[in-house]
Amino acid sequence: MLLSMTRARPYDRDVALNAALDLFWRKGFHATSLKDLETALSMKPGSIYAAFTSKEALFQETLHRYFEAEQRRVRALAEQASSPLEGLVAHVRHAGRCSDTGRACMLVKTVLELSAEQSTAGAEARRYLDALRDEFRDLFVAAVAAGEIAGHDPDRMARLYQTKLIALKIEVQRGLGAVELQVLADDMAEEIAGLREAAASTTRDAASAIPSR
Amino acid sequence: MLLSMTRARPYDRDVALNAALDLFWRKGFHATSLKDLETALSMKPGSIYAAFTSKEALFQETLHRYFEAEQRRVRALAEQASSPLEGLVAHVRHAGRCSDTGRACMLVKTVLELSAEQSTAGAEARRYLDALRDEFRDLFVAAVAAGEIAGHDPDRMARLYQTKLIALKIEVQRGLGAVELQVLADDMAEEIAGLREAAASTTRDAASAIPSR
DNA sequence: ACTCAATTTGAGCAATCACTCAATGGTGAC
DNA sequence: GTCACCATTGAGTGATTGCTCAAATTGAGT
Repeated sequence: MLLSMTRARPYDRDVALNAALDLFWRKGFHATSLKDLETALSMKPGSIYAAFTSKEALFQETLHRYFEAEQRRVRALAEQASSPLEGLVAHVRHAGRCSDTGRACMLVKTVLELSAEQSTAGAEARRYLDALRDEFRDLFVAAVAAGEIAGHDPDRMARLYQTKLIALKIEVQRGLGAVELQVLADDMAEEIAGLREAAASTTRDAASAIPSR
Repeated sequence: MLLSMTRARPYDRDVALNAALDLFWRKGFHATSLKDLETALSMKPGSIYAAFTSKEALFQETLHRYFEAEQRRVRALAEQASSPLEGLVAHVRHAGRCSDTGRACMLVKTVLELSAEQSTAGAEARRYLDALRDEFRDLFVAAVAAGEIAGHDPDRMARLYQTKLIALKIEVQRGLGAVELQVLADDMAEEIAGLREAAASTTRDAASAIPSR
């Protein structure tokens, strides 16, 4: 009674949002029409606007969803790693294995598509990217604290690190083959892992920063 | 007579194409309407279609223009450099100084926007990016031949290198500050320059791959 | 000065865009 | 069984989309 609705909700908001996310992620904001959304969500225009206010608002909600999922992924990978730096390296390597989606980062796609017109969504995508970068910085700070790395600015490393992740996912959408993608991810991972050897400063040369042949 | 036109052309095709290029580069294909183009090119719709066939065809022509300019820039920078590797490093550093445009690579933006719907333009943007990567690979091959680098696969290095450039220009559009951008570019440049020291294999450690603090 | 073909023009095309709202119909409360 | 309530419906809103074409305008050749 107190929380009951007088009418069962035929549409699962969660399912609909996921469908919208997939569509927006794949086609972008402008290329996704309301007709596309209607068929993907199996909802009539009226229902969509009753549930999500506007196309822009729906987009922002899916963007937020994407960000949260990404943030969760980062944190999960950091937790299950044996060390902070190990987690960061593993995250890059992992990104090289899953050509699953075949798409670049939705946040990046949004920044590139919606930054000219100054839409709210474009600004939010930027904020989300900044938040993820901060997540990486915290890990680098932890890596320094753990004695894995020394003599490097965590902010700079985080920036450089996120850069690699973004570029890697772009290569995915560019259609790089599975094997080449894996190789590229490993090359990037080695650039990160090389920081540890640098800190050790005893080990051989930097040749391993990029594996030979 | 044989080549003469009976009427002078009021619109300079070159100027119009540059204006269209700027518009498409900034706003993307979908967000650029014909009304936008009409005002930017100071042409009425009829003239635009007489000169460029269609919006899509005009876009492709501007894309080609962008590619050629980019290719010219790479070759110029390679020529005036003291060595192949030096040229590559300088190119990255240079990209970090000019936040001039404030935009990411138009080819990348196009790939991300137009790859879902399989448009001709999207495929062409991919081809252009591949062509530029080949340009970089040739330079790495030259660097190996010159004895600057050893023990590394030019293809992999080229892929990794282009990845850095793409990511750097994305950071520009993301709105990274001028100083941070320069620092990031320098960090990337050092990752590339580090290959030479690796080949030397005598020099100290790999710490210089990323400058401290 | 006149002609004619090439070029530019801009009103207007059908289609689609994001979006609205009166009508509908299913459901829990009584 | 009845009713009041509210989510869903889908035809339809005006605006905008990419694009066309008959008519006006231009300048080189004579």
